[in-house]
Amino acid sequence: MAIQDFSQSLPMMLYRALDEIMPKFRCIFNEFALTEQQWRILRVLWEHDKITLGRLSDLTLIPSPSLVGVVDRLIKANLIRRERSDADRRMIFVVATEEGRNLEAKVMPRVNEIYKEIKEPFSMQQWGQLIDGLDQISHLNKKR
Amino acid sequence: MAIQDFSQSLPMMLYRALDEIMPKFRCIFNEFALTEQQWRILRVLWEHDKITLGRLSDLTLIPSPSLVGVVDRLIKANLIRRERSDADRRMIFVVATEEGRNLEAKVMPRVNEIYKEIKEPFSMQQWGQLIDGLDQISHLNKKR
DNA sequence: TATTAATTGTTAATATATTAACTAATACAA
DNA sequence: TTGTATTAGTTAATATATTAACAATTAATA
Repeated sequence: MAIQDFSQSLPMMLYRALDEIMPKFRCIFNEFALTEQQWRILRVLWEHDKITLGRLSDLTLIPSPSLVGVVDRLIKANLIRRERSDADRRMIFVVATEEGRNLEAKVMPRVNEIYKEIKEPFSMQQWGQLIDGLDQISHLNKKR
Repeated sequence: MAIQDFSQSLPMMLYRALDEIMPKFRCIFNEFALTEQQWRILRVLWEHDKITLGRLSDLTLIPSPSLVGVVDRLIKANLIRRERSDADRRMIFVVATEEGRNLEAKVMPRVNEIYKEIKEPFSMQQWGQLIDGLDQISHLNKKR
């Protein structure tokens, strides 16, 4: 018997954890008129000033078909822009506008605050074990 | 500094874990013409033969507005049915049809197989720590 | 070099998530 | 008992996910 109680299954535990923490963050995103996915893209662009759509999809975990629309709306909001590559005209780079870059200083402190609250009740060891476990799950097919 | 690397943040670790394991399950669901949400509902109905929409929403983590449509489609597929409560006519019960109940014996073995594969590389202690950590996350606001 | 294969994005169709507003039924208090 | 608040579901509008198919470009190969 692999799964006894549905509620205690790994997928539901993962979903429930997200259900617990994400609304706290979304609350902040909404204050800045950002959706969670829009925020993910900006968050990545604050670490990479130029990135292809494919890699952006990998890093944000937003599937490419969804990415098209999310990027469109971020462009309409004047927070990012597209730039077709000259080297390989299939590739499209995404870059944050100045307005997009400026958001970092406003949003990140608020987000870090919540993050700290979530992490606070955990011992350093507990947290490490949790992250390690999750990391192992997300590399199941890659290792060996 | 609460978050350094976006990719190593708890939310992204959770999403990545789900991104790794859920496609394996969805693959099975699709063989039975079920979506993941439809499966969640059936999965709960196999443990509760009669349940209100509200409780179903809590157990499946499907938000009530989404639940309406998912239930509609399961009814159309003849796998469940609605039953308005006589005691409190606001409440609606959901019940699996015979066809819906019969699916359990077909789907669960396949799902358990995958679940076992995922769990296999973990030591019992590792797995316990992971589940405990997730449980603690999903009870952040409830305790104390 | 002409073909074929692979890569990068996009579009389309359907299902679900998010947020707010809304209806119907019940509980509750003046 | 009337008016009000609460609860259970639903509807609506917009955004995103899933899957498949497709266009454009580049790479690979005969």
